[in-house]
Amino acid sequence: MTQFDRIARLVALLERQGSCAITELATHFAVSEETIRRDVRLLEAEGRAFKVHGGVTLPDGRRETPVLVRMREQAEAKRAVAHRAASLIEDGMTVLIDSGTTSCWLARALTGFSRLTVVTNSLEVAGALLNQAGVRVHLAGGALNADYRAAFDREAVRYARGFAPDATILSMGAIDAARGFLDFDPDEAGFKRALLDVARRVVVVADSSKFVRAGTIHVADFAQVADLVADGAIPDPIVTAAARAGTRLHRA
Amino acid sequence: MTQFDRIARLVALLERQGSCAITELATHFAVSEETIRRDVRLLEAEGRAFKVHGGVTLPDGRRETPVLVRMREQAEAKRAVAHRAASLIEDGMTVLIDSGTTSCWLARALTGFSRLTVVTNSLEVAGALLNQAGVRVHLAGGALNADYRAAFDREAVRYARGFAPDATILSMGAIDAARGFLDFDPDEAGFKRALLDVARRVVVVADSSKFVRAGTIHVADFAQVADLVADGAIPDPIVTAAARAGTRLHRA
DNA sequence: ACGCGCGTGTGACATGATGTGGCTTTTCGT
DNA sequence: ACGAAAAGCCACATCATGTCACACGCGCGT
Repeated sequence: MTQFDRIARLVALLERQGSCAITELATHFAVSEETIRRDVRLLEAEGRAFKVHGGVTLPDGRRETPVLVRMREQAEAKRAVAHRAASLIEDGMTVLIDSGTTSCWLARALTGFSRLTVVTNSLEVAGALLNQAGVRVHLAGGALNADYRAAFDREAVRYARGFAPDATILSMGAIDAARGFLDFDPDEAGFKRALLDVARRVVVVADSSKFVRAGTIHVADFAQVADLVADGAIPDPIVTAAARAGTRLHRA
Repeated sequence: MTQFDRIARLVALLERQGSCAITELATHFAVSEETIRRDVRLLEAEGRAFKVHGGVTLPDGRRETPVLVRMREQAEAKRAVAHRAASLIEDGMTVLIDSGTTSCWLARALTGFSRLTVVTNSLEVAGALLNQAGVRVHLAGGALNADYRAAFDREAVRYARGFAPDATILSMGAIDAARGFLDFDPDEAGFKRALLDVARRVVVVADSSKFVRAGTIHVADFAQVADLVADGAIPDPIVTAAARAGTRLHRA
C-alpha cells in the first residue's frame, strides 16, 4: 500500500463518515500515528481535509453544509438507488440532474460512459461528474443557495431549459400517494417545476425515507413522472398511485 | 519485447488494476526499474498515467484534478498572496474572481465579511465561498472545463458581464515586463479578456513563479491592471513596467 | 566500417516516506 | 485553576524510491 493509495482511501473514508480518529486510522492502515498525521497535513494543505484534535474531518467548505450532512443520512440506501438509476441511463444521452442528495450519489455512480452530457444546477453534482471520463458537464449558474450548493434562480432555469434532455432526473423531498411529489424549499421546488414543463422523461430518485415524510410544497403529480427509482419496500398506496398514473417503478 | 509493446501492456495492466507498483512491473516485464520509470515518465507526459511514489496510477477516477494538483504547487506563496489580496477587499463590495489556483486560495482567505458579493466562474472558488458567512455567491455557469473546473464559454462571459464589480480579481499564467500578462489556455484567456473590457478595477494575483514562466497568449497590458499582488521579490523589469503604467504593487 | 540515435542497465547521489523519541500543546476531569 | 494523560509537532535515523549521468549494445543508413 503506497502513500497515495492510503490517502485516497482515507479521503473515501472521510467522505463516508465525515470524520475519523487518528488512532483508528493508524491501526486501520497499520502505520504509525505520525504517518497518518503527515497524510492529514498534506490533505489539509490542499484543502481536502480539516485537522481537529485527535482526528480529521471534512474541510470547512464541505462540512456542515446541509446538503452534505444529508448525504450521509441513508447513505447506503441512496447509493443503491443511485446505482439503479444509473442503469437507466445509456451512453450518448443528455440528462438533466438536479441538486438533491440522491443526485449527488447518482453523479458518483455515473461511471463508464464514453459520451454522456449532463446538465445540472448543483455544484456537488458538477464537481463529481468532472472526475468521470467521458462526461461533459454543463452547469446552470446563478445566485447560489448555500444550503443546497446549487442555483435555483431565473438564470439557472433559463439555462437549463435551453437543453432538451433525454431524461430529467429529480430527487424529491417527500412522496405521497395522494398529493404526489412534494418538497420543502420553495426555490428548489420552483426550479423543479420549471424543468417539468419541458421534460421529455422525468425520473425521480428517492430513498424509502421519502415515503414517510410530509412535504409542504407540491412539485409534481404521478402522471408527470415516467420512472420512480426507490429502495426497499415501496408502500402499497404508492404502488397503486404509480400504476394508475403509468409511472414505472424500479426497486434498488 | 519492444518498448512500445511493453508500454501498451503496461497501460492495459493499469486499466485493469487501476494502479501498479514499479517493482512489480520491473519483475513482470523482466527489465530494470529505471526502464519502467522511463516508460511511466513518457506516459505521464502524454497524460495517460499518473506517477506516485512507488508506483503509477490511472490519471482519471479518484485522481486529483489538475487545478487541485496545482493548488499544492507554491501553496505557501499563493496563500500569502491571497491574504494580501483579501486585504484590498472591503465589506459591501462586489468582486469578480476568476478560476486560477491563487483565486481558490483567495476564496478561502475571504473571511470576516458581513456583506460581500462575489461573482465567479470557478466551481472551486464558489464552493469555498459558500461557507463563508456573509458572502453571496453568483456562479457563472456554462460548459465546464474539467481541468480548470470552471466555465469559460459565451454563457459564462454573458453572465459575468451582467455585473458591475468594484474589483475584478484575476490570476495569470505568466507575467512579462515587455508583453504584460499572459496565459496558457485560449479559453481561459478569452474569458479574462472579455471581463477586462468592462472591469472598473483589475487586480492581478500572482505568486513569484509567474515571473519566470513564459505564457503563450496575451491577456492584458500593465495599463489595464490597477493592482498587482505578488509574493517575494518582484523583478526590476516588472517594477519598472508597473510604475510606467501606473500599476500599484502589493508585496505579500 | 563507421558513426549515430535509441533503448537499456548501472551506480552515485538526491529525494521521499516512515518510525521513534523527546518535547510542547491541548484536553479534560478534579 | 491545576495537573495528568492524550495528542501533536519536530528532529533525526533509516530505508525505499527516484533521478541523473554515463556506458554499453543494438540496429540503421549515407
